Amino acid sequence: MTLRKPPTMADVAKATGVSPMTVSRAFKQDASVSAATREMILAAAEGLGYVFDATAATLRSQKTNFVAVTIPSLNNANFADTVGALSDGLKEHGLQTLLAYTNYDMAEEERLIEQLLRRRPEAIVVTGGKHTDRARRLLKNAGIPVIEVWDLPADPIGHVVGFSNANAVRGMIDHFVTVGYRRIAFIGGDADRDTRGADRRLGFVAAMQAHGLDAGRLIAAGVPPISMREGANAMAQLLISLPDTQAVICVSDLSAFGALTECQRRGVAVPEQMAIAGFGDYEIGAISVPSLTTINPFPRQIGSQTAALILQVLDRTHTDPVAVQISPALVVRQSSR
Amino acid sequence: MTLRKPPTMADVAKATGVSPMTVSRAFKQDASVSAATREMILAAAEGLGYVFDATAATLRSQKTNFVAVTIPSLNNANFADTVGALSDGLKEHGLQTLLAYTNYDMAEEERLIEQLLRRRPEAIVVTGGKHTDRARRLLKNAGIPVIEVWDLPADPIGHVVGFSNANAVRGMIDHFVTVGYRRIAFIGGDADRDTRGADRRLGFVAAMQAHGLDAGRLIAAGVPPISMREGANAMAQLLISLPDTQAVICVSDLSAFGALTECQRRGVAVPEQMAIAGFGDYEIGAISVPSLTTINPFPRQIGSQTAALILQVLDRTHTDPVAVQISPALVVRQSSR
DNA sequence: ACAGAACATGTTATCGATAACATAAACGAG
DNA sequence: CTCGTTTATGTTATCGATAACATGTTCTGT
Repeated sequence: MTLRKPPTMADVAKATGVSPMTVSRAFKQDASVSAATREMILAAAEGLGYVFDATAATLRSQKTNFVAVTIPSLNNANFADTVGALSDGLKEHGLQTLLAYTNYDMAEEERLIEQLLRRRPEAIVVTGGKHTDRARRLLKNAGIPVIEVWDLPADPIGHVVGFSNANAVRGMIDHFVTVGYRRIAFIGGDADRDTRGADRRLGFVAAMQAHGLDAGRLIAAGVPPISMREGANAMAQLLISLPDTQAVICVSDLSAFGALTECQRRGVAVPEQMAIAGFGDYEIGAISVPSLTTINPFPRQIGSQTAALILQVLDRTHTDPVAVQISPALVVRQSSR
Repeated sequence: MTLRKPPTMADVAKATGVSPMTVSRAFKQDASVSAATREMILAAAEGLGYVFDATAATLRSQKTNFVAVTIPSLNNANFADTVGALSDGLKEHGLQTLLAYTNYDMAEEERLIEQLLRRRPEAIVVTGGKHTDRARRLLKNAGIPVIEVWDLPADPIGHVVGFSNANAVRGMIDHFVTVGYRRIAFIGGDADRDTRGADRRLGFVAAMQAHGLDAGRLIAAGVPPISMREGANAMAQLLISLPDTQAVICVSDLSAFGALTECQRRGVAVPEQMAIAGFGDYEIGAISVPSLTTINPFPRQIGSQTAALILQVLDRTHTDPVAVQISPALVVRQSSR
């Protein structure tokens, strides 16, 4: 292993007999260098083992060409889809995506946002509309486009690409009531850590009250985001404490699947004795037996719309805050009427 | 929205009547500044809306304090666990994790590795032991610790934290043969894109041959990584083309669950008529009815061991390449004897 | 009370690329 | 054939923080 310093553009310039500036141009897409010169320079660079230094380029040009994104959790198909579509959309225009996850923790989110802003992203995307005061302030003052996704915050920081989680659940309740269910329960987390989950619960309560039905069948299943196992435990609890329940709406497809398995273990027929619905339209809900009624919030659409919005805003000197509304779709499957 | 330039350390220095160097020290953990001065400086910085510029600091100090990580996919509980444990372990020592995903594509991996190296990480962690020639060269010449995880490559680039996917499957076959299964099939992807999946298939073939059994019951289910749906389709195909099969090993718990649902739809009893096993010990395998026999490769352990290794190597305790071997555990559940 | 260590702060030069400006050579229109 | 324009390349100064070194100030032990 050699200990000499890694080569710089100056070394490549010396090796090829041109100026460092020409080397710099050879590494750009559009810059005006003759094809022969560029080829020679790139070959020499590869030979020397030169690797472009993005840090120096960023400092001088004041362009980082990346967008920061925070999501609550890595292991979530919905957020993965959003990030996938987002980064695909940005990649086409030379923007990289820098991803960080908060573990559903607002204090951690604040820390991450500060760390990310220190690297001067061109824009920042945060999941959800609830943040610490300091995080809000940091985002407001960052002087870059801020996009909150997966929610419709009452007081947005900047742009928004999302939907009302409460309204989506309301639509499901409306359907359930229409087909005849009356005694409907909700399984969710026991804290507001997962703000979208909390919003879904609020939507449940509001919709039940609007229909004049008992909105008190709420099972708190653990610290959000609740797992399949916690969904199963919650269903066990529900079957004991409120055995006349006809239908249950779970905060996610994962907990809904857990709840379904508990019914299977106890010989409770789904949907005949107990209807079950989830949220998110994860693959498991489409393939489980029975398949799960759910809500599709179109996560990839959130990502691609966010990418499009970022590109638009960065192209203009100034744009008023935009709110792009996504319309989730109710997907009725075998686990309910 | 103001259009004036964002404040720099020099502005904070002017505002507080100290030198920029003192401001710089106030932002470091250990640097020698009096508590009163630091407090005053940080308060002034917050008031001015100053945000530390990591780019300039990195260029001057030649320390980036981050570790780059590539994984095949975001939406995978196993990799999420590894990255979670890894970044937790690094965070304690002031190292950030920069995550990128390859979509199981070696060309994309090469592109990403180059992009990541341009930012000069302190170390780089790549999932798997197979890379393009150029990617290998870039990693070898990077002059930083390189750690390949989730595999035991024959010709490692640097350090390794992983296990033999082939051997893990072999252990499962040995168990299946011991309990009496003879006609065993394998469901996996139809290409070597997912190199760990391909390795599992090789382990299946080798183990079956070692037992003198038919190693030809291979169902190619689609482009890796195969989904639950593709697992279900593969099971349908298997039940038609090789109906006397007694047991099937799937490349992952997700495809195994898909296969299980297909049996349920067709009234095939699991495990009585068909035993099923997966790989990865995902939550779904523990909670499904019946629960799934699988292999736990201890993803969090891979992450924490990798973090520990990186910290050791950066401390110069180690210099020679190290190979840390993880021992996956067979988990026998209801879907098999 | 005084030398020398420990602490707190300042000064200067620098990390590596590139924006902005300058210039030489090739080209094209009349 | 000349002048204006395009194309290819060079020169200089700079992005914002900090390493390395220097200096002043407060302890600490004897």
